[in-house]
Amino acid sequence: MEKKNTIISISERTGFSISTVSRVLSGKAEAARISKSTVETIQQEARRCNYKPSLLAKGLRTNKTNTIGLVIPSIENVYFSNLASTIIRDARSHGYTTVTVDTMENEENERNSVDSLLARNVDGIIVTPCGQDPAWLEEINRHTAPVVLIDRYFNSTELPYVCTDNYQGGYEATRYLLNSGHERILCIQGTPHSMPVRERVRGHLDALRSKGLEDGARIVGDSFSIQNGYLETKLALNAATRPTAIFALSNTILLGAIKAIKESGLRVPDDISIITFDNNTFLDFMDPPITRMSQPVNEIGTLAVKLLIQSINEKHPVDTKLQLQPQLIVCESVANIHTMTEQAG
Amino acid sequence: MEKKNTIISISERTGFSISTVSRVLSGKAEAARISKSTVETIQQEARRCNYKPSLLAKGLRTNKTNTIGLVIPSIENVYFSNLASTIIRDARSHGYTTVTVDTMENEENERNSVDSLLARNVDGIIVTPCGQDPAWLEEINRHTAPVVLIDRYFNSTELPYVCTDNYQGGYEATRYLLNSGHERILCIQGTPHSMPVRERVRGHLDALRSKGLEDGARIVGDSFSIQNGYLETKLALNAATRPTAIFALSNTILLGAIKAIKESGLRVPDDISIITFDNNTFLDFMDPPITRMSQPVNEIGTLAVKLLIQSINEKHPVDTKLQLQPQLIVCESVANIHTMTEQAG
DNA sequence: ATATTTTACGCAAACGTTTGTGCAAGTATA
DNA sequence: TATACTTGCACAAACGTTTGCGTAAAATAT
Repeated sequence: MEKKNTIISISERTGFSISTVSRVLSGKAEAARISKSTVETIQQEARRCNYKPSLLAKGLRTNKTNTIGLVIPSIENVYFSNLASTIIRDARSHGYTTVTVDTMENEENERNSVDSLLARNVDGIIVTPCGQDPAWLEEINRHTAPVVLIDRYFNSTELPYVCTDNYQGGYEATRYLLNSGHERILCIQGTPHSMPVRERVRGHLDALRSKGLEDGARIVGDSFSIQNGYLETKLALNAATRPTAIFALSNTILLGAIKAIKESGLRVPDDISIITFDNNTFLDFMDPPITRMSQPVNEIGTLAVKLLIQSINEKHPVDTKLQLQPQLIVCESVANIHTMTEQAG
Repeated sequence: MEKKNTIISISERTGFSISTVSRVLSGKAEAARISKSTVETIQQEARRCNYKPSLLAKGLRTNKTNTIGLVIPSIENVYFSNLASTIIRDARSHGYTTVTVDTMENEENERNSVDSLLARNVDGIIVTPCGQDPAWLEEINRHTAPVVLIDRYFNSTELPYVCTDNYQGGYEATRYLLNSGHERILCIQGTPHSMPVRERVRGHLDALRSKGLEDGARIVGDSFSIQNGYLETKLALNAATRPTAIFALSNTILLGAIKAIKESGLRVPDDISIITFDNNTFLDFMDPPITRMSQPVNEIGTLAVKLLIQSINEKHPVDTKLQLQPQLIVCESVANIHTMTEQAG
């Protein structure tokens, strides 16, 4: 039988009215001209009984919950768990609690999750959409609660987002391979319709084009899975002319590719080079360490939180769209094959 | 200017009272003998205006939020993010939403986080405690909301928990090394006071003892970090008699150890064997793939959720304590060194 | 001494639900 | 035809806050 600790019970025990207690404990004593001694009495009692305001009641009354929703497709994917980690921490440092939901890449789950978050009166939502239709999210952003997209975004949308400059990433990674002398490059992609994949591929193609090699482009694959990386690599290695380099568009794809390469008895980078997207600690400990385009995961999370909170405070949607530059981390998985091709520049 | 959709507005639009609308929309129509036609009218209007009940109001009134709190030390640690992933999904499948907080291994954060969760009226809490004092959590478990511990637990506590049988894990991993002929084993531990570490070390020592080798025990290290694994391995490799095998008590420690081994030009497992705790996909893709004691992460998460929800439903604490068996996954990082020592056991 | 301002607080409505109780009208029973 | 159920719904309190407004008493001004 724990005793209730509410402003009501404090009001009864101190003899002051509920409103006075409320004003004191919510820091409005000054503005409401509550006397020093009253403030002291009430605060003392609050400390004594370890009063903690009900955030439900507060949220109901003020329509502000200091909570944000985080909607991501798969938390067990380390890329997203890293994102979640910085978002949760950053939000907390701004005084916000985070409710995380995992949609498992399912559009219906996504809608339900967002509905559920809104039913909880979250102040705003950060989402990596798995669908392709921005309309309903835009609707929410306009009328209900600010929405900020991360990682994935839509073609033409009014929704603010922050993500990696995937085009640039695709371009630079490919340029690096080209400059190392590779011309037969296999690019293994993830889910083809998603914006990051499309942009990376676009960058890849433009890089090839810059060397006049666009006709040799080989884009394969269809999902961000180890399986996909494995199968596509397996196929490619058994083909008549095998690629001299592989561009894996994610770490999962990379792992699958590595497996296939090992099975065929080839060595990285001597027999085949490989470069990947995303950054993970373990890439440094592979044999050899893997060269990669690193996404600025922490910055993405931090900026998304900043943007969302700004939007919450300004009480109207912002339309900032941020593309952060990825960074090439050079390790030892790409060989410089000094083929005597023209160094066109 | 979005219109409000509450049972009140629906009540006004349909002409029925608030209580009738409430009963219909919360599925109590039958019990309250609301007529078929009334039910139909109200449900139609609810669908039309896309009514979603306010979970704040509902929670305030019923003191039930269908929310659980998840308190973990570090979400960017893949072990915990995997755990979080299954917990979030499982809770969801039981109709619960999860609020995740990251304590960054800080006791004060932990207390604040739990307070914040309680202020939100979560129905229960799953926590990996980073402190060493169970008292305040027990207090909460008794009087406020059910608490279930995962991964870490306390010496003698009434709090229910579910975790790996770390003793068994330490014992079996060590037995495997011993049976492969290793006698000079370096055991690199994480934060020494935590229960998992203590249990793993205890198992390790008992295994050594079973072969009469307890005097040769070498337990070093002090944190679950790459750095720690690296430094301790570095030291050990430069010592007069270097170990023939390393038992890394986590994946981070493993990675550090691998780095040090590589730097010294040694090869795994020819020159030195290594075994680790925890399971991660990437361990299969290292060179060589790493032999390990795998914790049943998904089972831990699933059972923790089950236990918590059971406790919530029964409205009183349970005291189930579960230790799940880890599983040895044999890869290629441990050499069988056929030393001519006595095959005593 | 009266009028005015200031100080310090209380009243009550509102946020959106749930739920115990009450009560008319309709139907069955005697 | 009076009596007793049953049906179908409405009233209003309660959950724990916040906040606009009102107002006695004290302080200051006239």
